[in-house]
Amino acid sequence: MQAVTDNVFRALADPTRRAIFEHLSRDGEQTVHALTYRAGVSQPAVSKHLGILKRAKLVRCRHAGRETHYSAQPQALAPLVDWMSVYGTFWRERFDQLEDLLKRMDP
Amino acid sequence: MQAVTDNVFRALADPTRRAIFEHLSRDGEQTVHALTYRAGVSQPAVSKHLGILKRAKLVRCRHAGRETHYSAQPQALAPLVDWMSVYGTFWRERFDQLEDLLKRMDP
DNA sequence: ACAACCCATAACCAAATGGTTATGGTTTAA
DNA sequence: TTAAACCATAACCATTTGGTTATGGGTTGT
Repeated sequence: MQAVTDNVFRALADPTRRAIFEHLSRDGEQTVHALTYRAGVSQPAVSKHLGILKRAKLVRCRHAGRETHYSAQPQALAPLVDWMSVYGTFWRERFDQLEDLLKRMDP
Repeated sequence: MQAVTDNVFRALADPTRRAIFEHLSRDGEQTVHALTYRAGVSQPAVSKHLGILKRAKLVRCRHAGRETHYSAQPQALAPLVDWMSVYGTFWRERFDQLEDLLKRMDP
């Protein structure tokens, strides 16, 4: 189970990968082509990044003909939350902001 | 500000570094010597890791004679919380657990 | 049918990373 | 004073990483 946390941390360590995940989170499911268009790196590079994100379960893919559609799996961030909650004195200060956020999300 | 987030993510990507941070968080301020004892790597390796953690502001050091005492700075995890809160559908499910945790911490 | 498109994989490369041993500057202890 | 302890830095090394181009297999459009 420790390996899971490690995969997530490592997957998010790279800024290009974070950007891909952010893009998928904001704009929803995307093809590799669309992701490549924005990524600023080649298509094979994007495919490799997607592979790493997939191993960390941060993304999921759906094949449709010659296209592959990727989408973000934000639940995969749970190990990070769990990890952080252990070293948690900072939570107290952040708690109010978080509560506000949730209210904004679910009014 | 983006560079700050990047530093934190990168610093925590390495398991040895996370272990050092965890140790400091749990057991409080420690000398390099004490950290080396547990780290399973050489003292220079520990010093390098501490340097990276310090750049990310995840640790702070205090010099006392020939010793250097390091301590965790959990507030430095804030950029991670902020980042995650943006991709936040998973928060709702985690929220109750988090609330429980806070109650346990502050009864 | 066939050309073009989408994607993944292979092969390769430079740079970054995480480790080591060696060394030296301070500070403490004998 | 001298030896030992603590730590940081330097120099070096192997491996990993993030990128590239080349290629090929499947799918779609003409």
